[in-house]
Amino acid sequence: MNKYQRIAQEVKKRIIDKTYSSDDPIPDEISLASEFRVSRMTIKRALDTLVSEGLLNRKRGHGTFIVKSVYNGPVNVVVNEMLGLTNVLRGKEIKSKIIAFDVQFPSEEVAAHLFIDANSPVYHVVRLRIVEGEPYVIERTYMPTKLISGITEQVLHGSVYKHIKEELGLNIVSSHRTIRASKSTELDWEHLDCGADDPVLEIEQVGYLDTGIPFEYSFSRHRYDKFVFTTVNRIR
Amino acid sequence: MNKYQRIAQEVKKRIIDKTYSSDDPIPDEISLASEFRVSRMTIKRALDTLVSEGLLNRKRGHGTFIVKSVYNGPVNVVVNEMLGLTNVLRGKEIKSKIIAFDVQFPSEEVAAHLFIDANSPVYHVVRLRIVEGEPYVIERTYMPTKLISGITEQVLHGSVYKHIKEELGLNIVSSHRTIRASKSTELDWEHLDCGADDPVLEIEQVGYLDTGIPFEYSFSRHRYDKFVFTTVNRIR
DNA sequence: GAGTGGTCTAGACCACTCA
DNA sequence: GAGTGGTCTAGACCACTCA
Repeated sequence: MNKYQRIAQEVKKRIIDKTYSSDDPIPDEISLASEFRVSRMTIKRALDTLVSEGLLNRKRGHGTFIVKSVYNGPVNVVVNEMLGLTNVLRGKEIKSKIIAFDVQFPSEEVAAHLFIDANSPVYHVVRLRIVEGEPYVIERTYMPTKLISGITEQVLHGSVYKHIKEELGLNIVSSHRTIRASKSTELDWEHLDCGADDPVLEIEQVGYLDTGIPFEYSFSRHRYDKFVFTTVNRIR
Repeated sequence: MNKYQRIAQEVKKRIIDKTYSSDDPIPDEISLASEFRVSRMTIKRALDTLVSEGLLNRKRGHGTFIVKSVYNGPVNVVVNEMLGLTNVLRGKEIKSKIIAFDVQFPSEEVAAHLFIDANSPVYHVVRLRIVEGEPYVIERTYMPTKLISGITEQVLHGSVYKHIKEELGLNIVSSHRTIRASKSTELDWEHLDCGADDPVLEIEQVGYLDTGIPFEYSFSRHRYDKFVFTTVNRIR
């Protein structure tokens, strides 16, 4: 662990256990640099991470303050790591039901999002994800077979991301998402066990490897009463 | 504008007009530092902003690469600045219809989110926002009267955020949002001009000042066919 | 004027990748 | 071994806030 990570962790601890009062600013950067025996830039970097997590905010010429709402219940979890349901719901029992699994030529839309041509086959997977016995999400995923090889029913019953990372040795670095509300369809009624007038929360996603190449294009349709999405936005 | 902002802008321009090929890495940090006559740390900072916008990704020991999908249509706009509809839709004609405007004692829920007690009055505002003549969003907003003073019908017909910044001299720094799909209600049918089985995309938001104090608690209900929300997520 | 955070420098050493 | 980005230093000067 780097210095700035260790310092961020320590300062976070002091915020949570109220070593630092939320009425006064936390110690200034020069004092912290001297306490931790690092340069001021390193302190700055450590505090940057806490600011982006929504725990601190800074005011030039004034000081660095604890965001009041930190004490107002549990700290809001930023959903930056939300790639793969298996990771989000760690500790809960997740089962998958495979509704469709085949290989096909991509539609124009899929080809464009995966940055491949119309002749490159893709896996087409539709999975129902069941959390603690309750239907939760229907995921429709397209992945180029050339890039993501070795997908089997067994892999689909576990975590596809784990397969990509551990078996294929590829690094997933980012995803672009579009979130929308959508009317439910027959497929939703059947598998998500929802009413005809229940909406679903749909997330369209393109996932990228560290090479910059997209490896998946997916649509996840969530039960509207079981899923919300939260973000923290900082104004620049 | 700072050096790192100018450099980020220039590099972005070169990515978009294809001065830099997406097949090779862009010039290394030391070359860029020498070209722009700045230190390497400043180049790093400039590139950091483009990485977080999803245009570049870096690979230690290898180089800095253009994310392929940058050419795949218009650049994805990151919705970090999306505080206030007036800002998001700059250039479009936005009208507001005031559906409700009163002062009340907060419910338990509102008081908790605004971090005030049950005896502190709040403004309660329901506005329909009309974009280019089409109903778009219904916003229900609660703001403490003590903190956000001087709200009038005239202010509500314009931008509340502008009033907060320019008239009250307060700095808005962040917001916490929860996004969900929701069934439409009678109020939606009437004002958003939507069908009984149309869903809406609801965003629940707490907005914060730079003091860390929440200044608004709001629910925005968007027509599902007129609004999507996009994010770029980096895996840590 | 004293104290704060924001930007920037010119270097150092390191970890990783590729040939 | 050569080249890349990651971390870190010890300073400098500046903009802003408050008294």
